[in-house]
Amino acid sequence: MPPRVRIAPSPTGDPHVGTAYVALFNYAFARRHGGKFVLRIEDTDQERYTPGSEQAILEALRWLGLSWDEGPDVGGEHGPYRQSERLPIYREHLTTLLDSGRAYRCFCTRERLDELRRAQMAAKASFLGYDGHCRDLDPGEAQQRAEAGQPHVVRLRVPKGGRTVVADRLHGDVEFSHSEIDDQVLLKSDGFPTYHLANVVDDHLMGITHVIRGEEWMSSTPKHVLLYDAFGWEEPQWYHLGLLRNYDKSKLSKRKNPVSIIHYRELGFLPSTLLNFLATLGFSMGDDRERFSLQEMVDAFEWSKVSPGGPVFDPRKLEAFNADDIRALSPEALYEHVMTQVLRPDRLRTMLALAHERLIRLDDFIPYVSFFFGASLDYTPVVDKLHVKGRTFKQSAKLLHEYIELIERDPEARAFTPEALENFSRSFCERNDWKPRDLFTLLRIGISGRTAAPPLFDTMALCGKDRVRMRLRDLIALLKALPEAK
RNA sequence: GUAGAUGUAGGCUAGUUGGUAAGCCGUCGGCCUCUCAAGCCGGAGAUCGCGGGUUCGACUCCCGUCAUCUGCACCA
Repeated sequence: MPPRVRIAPSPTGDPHVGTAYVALFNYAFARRHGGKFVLRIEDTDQERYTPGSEQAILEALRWLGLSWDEGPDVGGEHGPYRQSERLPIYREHLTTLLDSGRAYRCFCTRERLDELRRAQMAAKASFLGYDGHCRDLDPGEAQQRAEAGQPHVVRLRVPKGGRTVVADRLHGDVEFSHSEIDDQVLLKSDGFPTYHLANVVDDHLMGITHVIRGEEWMSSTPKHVLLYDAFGWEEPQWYHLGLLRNYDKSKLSKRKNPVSIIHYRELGFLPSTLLNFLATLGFSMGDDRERFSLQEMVDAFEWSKVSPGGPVFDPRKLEAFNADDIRALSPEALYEHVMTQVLRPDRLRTMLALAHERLIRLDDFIPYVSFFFGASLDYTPVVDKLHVKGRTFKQSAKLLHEYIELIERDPEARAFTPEALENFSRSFCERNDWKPRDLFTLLRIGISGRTAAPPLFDTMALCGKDRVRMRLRDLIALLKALPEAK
């Protein structure tokens, strides 16, 4: 039976290189064995849902050339492929679990749960998790309370004793004692399923035979195994890939690295190169070859060629690969790539609009917008403009640091539109008792390398979130290194 | 804290019947060249996390230990 695998991203932000990484291995495995590659959108989190994100993820994966056989955009026999459109399916399956007693309703309030957690932390308990308060409620009574509209969740009833083994094909058998597994919430009080329920139900219904995902899921896999068992379903084969890391070995994060696929596209990495580079992180041909095409990877793909460790994502090697591949491009192909990836008409138009009033000659245009391109900037010409009256460089650095951290936590601002950025920035100044002018000057210099530039927030939006983050990080490092004026 | 995973040069990897480590990126130097890039040549860099054990011999097998990472949400 040909395998069926899937990639299941959540539309909660920009398309992540980690998603591409996992997608690549799924893709290679499926294609190698003539199987199917499914794309499913896991949008069960109402809070973190980000409009436009789904579209961006599909676009990014398509740009990379990782095509899927079934998905929300291409359809398929196992749809819908968006979890928010499958709610009745989860409810129906939950009923089965409730009826068989493998799940139970829990009426505990947030407050009780928070307090429980606090108590467990204070007591330095070895196990942090639900205490089973509602575990033995009479099912009939619980149902009545539920029908009466009392808010509740549904939890998985994890067996008291014993253990569950996860037969991971990359790591070998991994055992988990049931005493360490929490009675996981399966249905949230808002009526949406959690990842665990939706994921298992969908994987089964969609005929997924091999679950290839990031190592971050390893610890919750026993819950999933238990769920398959509760439903009486055959579990898929598990493969947990090592996580992509920052240079300090922590999980790859935007705090330390640009992680958006869009960023790599805009900076002009070739899609095939990015894929090739990602492949070398964990996969090897078995010989000295490390430059290979997607098709070559597919043809050679075997799990014995995949290493389980979490590789450091080293942008310098990516750049070396990319430079090599650009050199190998025909003049025609080079032109095409520059025009479609870098000088995109829509982006150019926005740039032109920002430059319009400031142009003296038409060809001022290019030097004027030059900072919209490229990665890091040279700040030496403006280094003496970095001092903010009454603030030390250190204070400025700290403020900028908080600024980029907080932007991400603001549901509006993280969409990176000019309006949202302005609102956020102004209120940020107010909260920190900084003059907008002072912060905005630092931002302008950091982002453009100049003291005079187009309107700041339009500039930021057009530069792109990752480029802005990257440059502000550079600026922060510079500020910290500057000797304080007496 | 606890569970699990991972551990070959600064980074990514190769090394699958046990015979003291190979390639790429980076780094350093040289050649070439109007300059830079590219290209070519060369160097440094690993007691294979550490400690035991098995063995004539271990990166490869066994035990222990340490470090790092990830999870421990009504987020995925």
